[in-house]
Amino acid sequence: MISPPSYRSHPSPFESGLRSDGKRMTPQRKKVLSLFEEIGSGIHLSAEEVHSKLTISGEKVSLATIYRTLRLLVKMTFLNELDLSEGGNRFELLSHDHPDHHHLICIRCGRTEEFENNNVINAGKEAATNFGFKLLESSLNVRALCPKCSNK
Amino acid sequence: MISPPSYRSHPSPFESGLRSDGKRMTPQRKKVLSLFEEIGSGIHLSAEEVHSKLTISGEKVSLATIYRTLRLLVKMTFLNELDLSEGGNRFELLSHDHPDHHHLICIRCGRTEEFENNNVINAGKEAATNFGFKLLESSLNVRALCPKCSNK
DNA sequence: CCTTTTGTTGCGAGCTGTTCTCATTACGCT
DNA sequence: AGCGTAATGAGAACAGCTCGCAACAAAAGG
Repeated sequence: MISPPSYRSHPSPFESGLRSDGKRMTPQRKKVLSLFEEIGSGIHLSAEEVHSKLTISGEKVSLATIYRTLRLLVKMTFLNELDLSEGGNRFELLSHDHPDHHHLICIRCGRTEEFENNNVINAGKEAATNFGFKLLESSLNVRALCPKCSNK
Repeated sequence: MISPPSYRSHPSPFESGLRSDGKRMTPQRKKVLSLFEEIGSGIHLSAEEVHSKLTISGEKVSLATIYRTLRLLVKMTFLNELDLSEGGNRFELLSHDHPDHHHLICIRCGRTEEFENNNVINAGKEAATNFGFKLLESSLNVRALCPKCSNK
């Protein structure tokens, strides 16, 4: 009987997170997370966009599985879910360097920029405290017109 | 033939706003706006809730008309639209005393509290300026657990 | 190894919130 | 009062998302 290599192959944080919860790593899950990692943080994809990007690059993962995986990844804090509304929720890689960033959205073309601001975070904390709520997450959405769209 | 009273009845701001745009005042529109005025500002209703409240009080306005009217009232800045997600958008009377308030939402039971904070408004302005965007509106949504829901 | 257990997938049906279509109604101007 | 046109109601259509279930596949156990 062949023994395993003397070094343990390190499972990714994703995989070990799954394992510790009785869940399994699957090719589909790997593909979805990889996609987000490849495109980097700060880019927001809808479930539909994830689906078509995977389909285009030859991988086929059903839409239902994508929805399930996105929810899972959000729960595991690998992804962040944005409710920018207008055509479905969007997801982005949650970068732990910039945990609490906010969004500036052009309502006409959809261009989205991110920014951070401690005052906003504190405002959320303060409001939660005042009402006896336990804060989970706060997100500031600034609806605006980008330079291109505002002069036409 | 009976002539109208000698004084001109003053059209409401709503009515004159409509008129000036070639639009018409209708009983349905009046009912929807009245409902919001009766319940006061700071209460958020979904389209469905508006529909059932009207239905219960004997008025019948079709759901399609309610959606159309809500959109219209938002455009005319009588109502404010909130994207709190989870079961549809909600609408509230836009009080001009508290133009830029934000929301603290219990994600479990839906209880919603409002607060104001100038730092948030400024953060939005600042971000828009930095990216050359023209600010329209900013809304901070704080997702949290209310006291009741957080201890169970 | 082969079997059992159990988590996962894919597909299509179903659901919810919202918009659209279109025939009919009715507001408001003269 | 009559006319032009905006607005309504009813239901179909739609988008985004979830669900149920049979087939599948990865661990676990004999």
